[in-house]
Amino acid sequence: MSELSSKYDPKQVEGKWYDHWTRQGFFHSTPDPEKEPFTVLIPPPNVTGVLHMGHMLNNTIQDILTRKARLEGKNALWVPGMDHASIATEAKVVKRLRERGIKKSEIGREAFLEHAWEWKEEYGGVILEQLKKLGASCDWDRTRFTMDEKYYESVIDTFNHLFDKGLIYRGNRMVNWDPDALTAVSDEEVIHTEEQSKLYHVRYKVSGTDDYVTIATTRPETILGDSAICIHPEDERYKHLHGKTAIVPIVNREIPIIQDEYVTMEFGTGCLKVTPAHDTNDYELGEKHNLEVIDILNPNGTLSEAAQVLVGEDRFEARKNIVPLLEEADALVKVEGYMNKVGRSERTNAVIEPRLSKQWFVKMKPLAEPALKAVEEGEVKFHPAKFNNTYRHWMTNIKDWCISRQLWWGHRIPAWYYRDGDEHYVVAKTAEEALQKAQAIDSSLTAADLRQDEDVMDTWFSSWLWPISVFDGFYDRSELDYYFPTSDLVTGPDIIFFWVARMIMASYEFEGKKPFSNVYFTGLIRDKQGRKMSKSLGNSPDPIELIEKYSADGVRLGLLMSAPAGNDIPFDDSICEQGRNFANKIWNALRLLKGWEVEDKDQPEVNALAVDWLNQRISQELEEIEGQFTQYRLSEAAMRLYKLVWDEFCSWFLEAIKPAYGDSIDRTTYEATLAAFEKLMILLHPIMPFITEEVWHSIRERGEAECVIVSQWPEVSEFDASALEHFESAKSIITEVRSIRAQKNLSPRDGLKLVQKGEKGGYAAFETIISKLANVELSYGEAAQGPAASFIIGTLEFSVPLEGLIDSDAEKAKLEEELKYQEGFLKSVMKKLGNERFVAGAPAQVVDAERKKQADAESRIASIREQLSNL
RNA sequence: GGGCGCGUAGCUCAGUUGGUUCAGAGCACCUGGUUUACACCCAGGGGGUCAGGGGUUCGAAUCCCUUCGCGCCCACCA
Repeated sequence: MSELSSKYDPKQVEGKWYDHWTRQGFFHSTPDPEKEPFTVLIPPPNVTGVLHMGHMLNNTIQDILTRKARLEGKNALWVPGMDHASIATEAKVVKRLRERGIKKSEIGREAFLEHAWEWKEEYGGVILEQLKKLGASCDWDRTRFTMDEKYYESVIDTFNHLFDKGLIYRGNRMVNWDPDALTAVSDEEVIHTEEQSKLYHVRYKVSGTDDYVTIATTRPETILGDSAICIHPEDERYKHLHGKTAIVPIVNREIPIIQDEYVTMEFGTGCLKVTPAHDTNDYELGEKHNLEVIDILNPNGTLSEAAQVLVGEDRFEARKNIVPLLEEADALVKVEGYMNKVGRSERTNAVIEPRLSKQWFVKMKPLAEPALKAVEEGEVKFHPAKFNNTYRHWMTNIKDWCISRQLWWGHRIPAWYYRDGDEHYVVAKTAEEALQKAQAIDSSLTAADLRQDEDVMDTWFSSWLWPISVFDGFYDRSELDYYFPTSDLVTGPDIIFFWVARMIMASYEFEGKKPFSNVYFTGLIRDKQGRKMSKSLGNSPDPIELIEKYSADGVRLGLLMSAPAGNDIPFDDSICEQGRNFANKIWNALRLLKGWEVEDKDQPEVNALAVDWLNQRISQELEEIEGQFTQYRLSEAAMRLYKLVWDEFCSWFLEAIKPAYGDSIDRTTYEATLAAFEKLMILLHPIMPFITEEVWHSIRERGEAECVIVSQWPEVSEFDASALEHFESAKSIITEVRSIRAQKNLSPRDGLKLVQKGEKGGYAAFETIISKLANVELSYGEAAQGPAASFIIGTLEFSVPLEGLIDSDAEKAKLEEELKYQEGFLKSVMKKLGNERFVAGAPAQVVDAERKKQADAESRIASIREQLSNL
């Protein structure tokens, strides 16, 4: 008997093989013109991040794709790395400094960056270490960081390139301002949600009359910055106001009453207050009507001197505190509850303030064109394809990208100002180049006259170069030419605009090619109740604990089996149980095989049949699995493999060839079984890398480098589908007999007779297997006389004579029920065939099928009747 | 407000161009089981008006219309 434990213990196994693979350099790839490359780039996790379930799913899928390609003999490369995550990291560093009593503004840029790098060294890469526990077969020698020296350089060069091309410009525009982080953010970084707020109705006195005009606003504090009242030119109610002016309450400023079709007459009072400094639409109105811009807010969201009152108060405080002032001025008409959309910063959750400021922008239209075409024409394929719509919509309505951030952690904008103010600047790669450029304009300038822009770029302005810059492709083409375009990208649909779309744009702009051929969008992982997993809810399991509990293989299979592409998955720890149980099942199959005594002797027919069937069955299934893989239906592929191993290999095949107690197995069958088991381990390896490697090495003695990870993915070989069908019939027969045994409480050890009426069916090739697994003695010809339990498989009638065990009333009832069903079925078939339009209209094939159904049903009805008469 | 997607067994989902006995799978559930690999197991079993309604068709889970419910994305209506 073997010394293998009855329970599979993944703990040491997983660590052991991961170290082994790493030592053998199996994950490492270098360009090899002889081999086809297969490249996956990790979506670089934030340096600030810790591993969550989303990463687990994501990276499991990447690993599966990479491992499968490796097995297929491709030069597989999975590049890992990290994103500097400008705003998120800076926020964390600022917070840590604050806890130590240090203010960012006091220590200055250089010292702050030192702290940030320190932070990065300390916490950065935690995720990457955790991914090793999951089995990720990344080429760790290539781990990249978006602020590595070369990478940094490529970002700066890219900025210069786009600037020179006229695609980057500096402009004074309304941007999304985050008053907490004190920086502009892009449109994509603003999350709009419905929130309960209030609608304040405020009246303004019309100058020189006793009339009032009432407006509705959700932001009464901005009244202090009003520069006009706007009405619809066609609005009959307000025609008398044309050309008049109104008085802003509290501050008593006189402002014009303007007319613009922008106003919706039906909304509120039909009157709009215009605050060009604090609302995007109002800003546009202001431009059009030449209105004064009164910015009443400081960058941190407090009221500025320009507000005149409530100066220094936070905007939300001011919103409350302005109410009594309005009441005092007899200007507040009413306040009502109101649901409206509020934009919050993705990172800080602060309410975004539209703010006029000078920022750097990228012109997107020219970049979007080829990128849209690439997806429309299938150069880049999305899985599932439904994301094409989302993508198209965004790309056709794309707006310019605000890329400057008032932060320090990131790639600093390579613009240098000379002279006072910020109107005069040059863009260059380095300070030296900038000086040259500046001197070309004004030869009297010296290095001391130049000041570099303080801002850094949006994180995504570096990550959109990921497919090129991880290979240092801007400076050395040797790797890029081989690995680029990459093969598959696996990511969440939440960053389709942030990242996926922009990578496509960058790749066409800089390389004239797509960055990748396929994008697999995973679903979002939710908890049992369907809520998003988040730190604040505390509903996300710790992935590392999960791995410790269920094994990496178990977690991988569990995640995969419940995660069809693009669908959200409600996650429950217990789905990993299935994976763990499956690993244990494989383990026990190994134990069974290792426990057999092998002998050189003739191969019994049962075994020969079973081996032949198994091999064909694997081939048949492999063909299906390949199809699922090419369609990126990994859940389906995993499910098929699961059933292939558990049901076909373990439950049917191993039971069929299992020697009787005390008996040995013939060597031919044994060797074939090991070979098939090995094949299954290869097929399963991408999904469950650890146990397959362990089993692979337990099946036979192998050298250090002879690992399943670098073995060969099998080819689909010929199989006889009709023979496989016959085997399925044999299985049904066995199941029926077992069912009879269960009903009659008969021991599987007591042999039974099984009689098939008429000529032998095609299944009979597997007679010996049926005899063994159902423990029956088969005979053919006349149906058994006397009491018997019966069943029908296809059109064949079977009976098991059971003297003294048959309750003929029950049997009769069962048969009558069956008869009723068959007759009903026949009737519906006859109705169809009796319909001339069906016979004329349907394809011949379909009509023939109906005729066959008719014949089959008739023969079944006849035999049921005969059985009934026998009773 | 616009766009997209979804609704099939208790749960999670398959179901390809409408057509084989098509209503499926896994899990869960129920019954039985100390068979010498495995109770993380074995054998057997029950379970769905394919969200509702209407239409097209010889034929609809599948195509069209509509109602209800859910989700996501986009959008400047104060």
